[in-house]
Amino acid sequence: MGFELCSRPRNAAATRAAILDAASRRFMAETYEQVGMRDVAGDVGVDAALISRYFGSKEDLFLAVLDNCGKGSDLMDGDRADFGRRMAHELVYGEPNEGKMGWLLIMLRSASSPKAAAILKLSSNNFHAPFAEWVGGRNALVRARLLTGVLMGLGVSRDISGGFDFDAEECETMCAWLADTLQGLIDG
Amino acid sequence: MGFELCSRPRNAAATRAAILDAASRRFMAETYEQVGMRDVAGDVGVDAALISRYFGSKEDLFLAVLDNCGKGSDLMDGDRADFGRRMAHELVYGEPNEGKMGWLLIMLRSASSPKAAAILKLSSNNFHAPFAEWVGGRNALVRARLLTGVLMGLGVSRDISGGFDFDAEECETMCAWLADTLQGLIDG
DNA sequence: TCCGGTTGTCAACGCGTGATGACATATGCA
DNA sequence: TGCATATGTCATCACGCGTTGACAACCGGA
Repeated sequence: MGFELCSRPRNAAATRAAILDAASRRFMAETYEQVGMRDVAGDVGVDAALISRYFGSKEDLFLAVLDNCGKGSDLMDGDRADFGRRMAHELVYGEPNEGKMGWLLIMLRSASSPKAAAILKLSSNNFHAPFAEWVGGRNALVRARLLTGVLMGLGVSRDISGGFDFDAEECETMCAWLADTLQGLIDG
Repeated sequence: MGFELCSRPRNAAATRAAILDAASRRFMAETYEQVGMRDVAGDVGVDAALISRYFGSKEDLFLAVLDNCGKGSDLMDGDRADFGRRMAHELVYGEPNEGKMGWLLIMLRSASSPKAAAILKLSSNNFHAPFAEWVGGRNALVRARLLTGVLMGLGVSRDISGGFDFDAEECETMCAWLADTLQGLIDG
C-alpha cells in the first residue's frame, strides 16, 4: 500500500480492479457509512473522483464488491469433514478482519445500515443458495443460515473486545465447542 | 410518539429520561453513526440542542444509554431451565428490534463503529460479568460469550433478510436446534 | 407584581461527505 | 510527428451532521 503511487501505468482495467479490491477490504473492516470514497481512493493511490467515474455511485461500488466477493467464497474451500475445526480455529485464534470469512464480514458490518442492507438483501441469496447446496442434506438452507449466523455472531463477539481475552484452557474449551457445533450443523 | 408535543410539562428529569429512552430504542435499531441527534430529539418532541445540553456529546449520550441498559438486562429474566426455548422462540418468531435482547442489539449495531466500539469495549464487561455469574458452572465466561455470540449472530442473520423466510417445518427445525444448543450452553 | 433562574427553541457554524464538470496529461493510431 | 481519445486530477457544489451561543417562554419565591 503506497508504492502504487509511483509509476502506475495508465491501465483502466487494472486500476478498476485495484479499486474493487481496496473497497472489498474496507467494507470487510468498516461499516458501509464509514467507508469513504476518499479512503478507498487513497488506498489505491488515485483520486476519489475516479471511483465515481468507474462505478457510478457508492451504492454501485458496494454492489460490485458483493458480486465480486460472492463468486469465490472461501468458506467452501477445504474439506467438509474438517469444516468445524477449521472455522473454530479461525474464529478463536485467527486475526480479525482476515482469513476465510470475507463475505460474512461484509454482511456483518453492513447489515445494520439501511442503504447497504437493502442491497445486501438482494445479494444475500446469491451467497446462501450455493452455500446451502454445498452443505447439503435435509433442511440445508436452515442449517446454512444457522452456520453463517453462528460464525458472524462469534465474529462480533470477538471484535467487541478486540480478540477473545481468554487463557489457553478457555480458548481450547471454546474452540472445541465451536468445532463440534459447527461440524454437527454440517453433518446434519 | 408525537403526542408528547402537546403540553409536556417543563420537567427536566422527565425529558432527560425520555431522551434516554428514545436514544436507547434508536441505538437498538440503527448504527451509532446512523442515529442522529435530530432523530432522537424528534422522537421525544424536543429540539436537538437540548440533548447536547443534558448529555454533553453524542458519545456521552451513548455511554449513558449503555449504563442504563446494562442495569436491568432482560436476558436474565425468567427461568434458567427454559432459557434455550425462550430465546430460540424469540429469535425465530419474535419481532425484530424488540423483545428481550436490547443490550445485545446495541452491541450488535455499534460493534463495527470505531467510536462506539471504543465505548462498548469498556462497558462490555459490565454486561458479561453478571451474565457469566448468572450462567454459572465451569468456564462460565466462555459459555456466556458463546451464548451472546450465537444470539447476536442469528439476530444479524435474521435482519439481513428481514425475518427468517422459512416455511413452518423449517422454522420448527431451526427453533429446536437453537433451543437445544443454547440450553446446552447454559447447562454446561 | 416583578425578578432570577430553569427549560426549551432557533439560527448558524465548521466539518466531512458523495458527487460533478472542467481541466491536464499520457497513450496509441494515422 | 500530430491529433483524438482514454485516463486521471482538481476545484467545487450541495447536503447532513454534531455542536454552540444567543434568544424566548415559563415558573416559583420575594
